[in-house]
Amino acid sequence: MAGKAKRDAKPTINDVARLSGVSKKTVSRVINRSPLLNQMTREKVEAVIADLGYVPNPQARALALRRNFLLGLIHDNPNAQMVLNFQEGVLDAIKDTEFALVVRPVDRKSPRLLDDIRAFIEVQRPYGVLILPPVSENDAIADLCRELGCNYVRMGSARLDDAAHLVESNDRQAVGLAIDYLADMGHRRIGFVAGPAGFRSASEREAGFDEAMARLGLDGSAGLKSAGNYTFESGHAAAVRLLDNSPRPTAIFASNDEMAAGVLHAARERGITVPDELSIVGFDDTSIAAHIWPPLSTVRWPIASMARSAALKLVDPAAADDQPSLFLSDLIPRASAAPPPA
Amino acid sequence: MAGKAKRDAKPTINDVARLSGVSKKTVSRVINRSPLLNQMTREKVEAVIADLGYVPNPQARALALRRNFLLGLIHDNPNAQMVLNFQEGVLDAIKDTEFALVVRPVDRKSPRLLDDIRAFIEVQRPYGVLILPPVSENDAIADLCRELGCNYVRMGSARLDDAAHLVESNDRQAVGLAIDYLADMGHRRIGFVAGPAGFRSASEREAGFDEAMARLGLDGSAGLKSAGNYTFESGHAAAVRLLDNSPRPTAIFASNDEMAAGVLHAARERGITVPDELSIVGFDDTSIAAHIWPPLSTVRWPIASMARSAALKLVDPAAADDQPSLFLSDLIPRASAAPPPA
DNA sequence: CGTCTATCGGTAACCGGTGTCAGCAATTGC
DNA sequence: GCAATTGCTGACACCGGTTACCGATAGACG
Repeated sequence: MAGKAKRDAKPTINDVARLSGVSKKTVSRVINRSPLLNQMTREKVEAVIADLGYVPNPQARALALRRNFLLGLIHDNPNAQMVLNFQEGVLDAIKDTEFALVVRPVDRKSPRLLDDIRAFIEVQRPYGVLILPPVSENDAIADLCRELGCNYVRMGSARLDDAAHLVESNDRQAVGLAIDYLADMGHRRIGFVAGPAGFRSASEREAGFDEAMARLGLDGSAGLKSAGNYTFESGHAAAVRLLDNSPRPTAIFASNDEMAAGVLHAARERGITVPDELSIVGFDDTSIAAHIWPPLSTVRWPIASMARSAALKLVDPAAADDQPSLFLSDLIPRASAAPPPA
Repeated sequence: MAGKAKRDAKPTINDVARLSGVSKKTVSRVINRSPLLNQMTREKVEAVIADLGYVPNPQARALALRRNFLLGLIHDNPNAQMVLNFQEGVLDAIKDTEFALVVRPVDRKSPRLLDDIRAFIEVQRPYGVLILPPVSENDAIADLCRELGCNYVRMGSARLDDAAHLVESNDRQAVGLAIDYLADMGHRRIGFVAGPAGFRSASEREAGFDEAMARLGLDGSAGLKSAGNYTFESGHAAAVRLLDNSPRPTAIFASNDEMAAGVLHAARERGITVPDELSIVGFDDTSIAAHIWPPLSTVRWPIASMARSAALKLVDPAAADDQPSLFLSDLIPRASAAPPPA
């Protein structure tokens, strides 16, 4: 408010120094919370900063410090809900810092994938990048990050990297929850709709199914499995194959919610009522799950928590050891599963 | 490959200048495609750049140019699919530029909303921000951007600002499409589920309904309207009220897909079959629409195209005049609507 | 009273680019 | 033939911070 040297341009560190009667060096010390600073000086400078509304120029800071405060988020849009949940978790972690989140969708199947990511890292020079599945499963990208000297954390459904560069969900355990849930209701013939080959999450979920069925002494043979690729249509097609078996399964576990919705459509087309004649369980707890009819029982993994942990590993590497790397999932029971018909 | 002064650090403009025997200013001219440059010099420098793998430091550039190449995306997560579609459109527009997209979710109802946005703009100093509905409807945010000297474009469902700062969808026209679609099938008693008060999109969609019903000479009175707030549950509750009317409507238009899904659930609970006894039309064409049963007829608005146009208005203001500000929507007919029962 | 420590300032260089302006050669005009 | 213009290039300061180094001051302490 005190009209003093009121240029229209944003105030710089020099203005603060001049008005508070100290050197810019001291102002810099205030900004960076240097410990050896007289309390009165600090308060005086802070008062001027507040009065001027001074905010340090991030570009100048980044240049001098030889590092910036950008976090990159590399993803292949596996699912909008998941990407946004992840963004939310990261933003929560960096809320009170000067970090910002830069999003960078890529095409996993593009031949230029590595070039695209290289260009992104070289041009923007983020302090670190977070990589979402399924692109995170590509080891070449991690190698690239190391080559470029860029910090990174991968998100995965299996042990992809060391703990400092990974947040991991235990999909085997999670599928086990779903199968136990169905078995506890009395189901013995449980079908499985797999995800696409080449996805770590898909193979982990299938392994979880195999392990659970073996543990429960149930038949998990090939006749009860059908391939999908995480799309609605593939879930529909897979369900058609499973339901044509005789006797058909009394329950179907689909490796994600979209395929589970496809299974539901297939059942409805055949006049099979859900859950009375067929139970369905999905995976991911996307927004579809609660909005289809009947509401879908599914597995929810703590994406936002994982994102928060991943971001903290980058932002505050010192505290990285305190950040968990392995996260467990929960079963969300809804109305799409019930005991099998007598 | 030519091992020359091979420090581990990234090459700078000085390295390029030294190795190509020109001044750094000339290298700068090459980078910025200055027209008055000898072709041979240009090629010589470009060869060195390619050999060294030199990429200009964005922070240094930003500092010298007194502007950076960050675009901020401010949103309140109205819907994950929509936000991601918007991101996709923006990214497409800035694909071959040095711009990057920084996401910044905010809480529309927080008392600190303006402070949060102010802090974001002051700390990150983005070149411009894109504001998604419903936060975009807050005029104070636009004022704030002007005060801070930050470029901005708002996305809205009505005329919120001048064309240079707005991409607009015509929700009235869009709702008209949906009502025409139902009326053409023979529906006369058409119910309407409104969005929450205070949302411009909600009032525009309601106005579209009123205009269409009046134009068609149908009864659009209050008894056929029910309030919702864009959530699944509110759509369910609104449908319950509408379906308790006698005679009940033969079709219901819901102001978004989530509420339409709620309407569908309500109908199913009451044993009303869709679309035989009740037609339902939604709005937005989110992923829910295609994945529920029956697949939902809905209105799709071109989010990605709008995003692309919005981004171009910021990135290339010179070409802004060529960028459309008003976008029209399409009706996506699916299986949730059919002629009314005889 | 001398020394030590804490706290600050001054000066300078630097981070890696860009703007300004002057200089030089080659070309053009008359 | 000489001045004026054009095309191309480099020297230098500068953007807004940071660090390094040294020096100055003041109060505390022995």
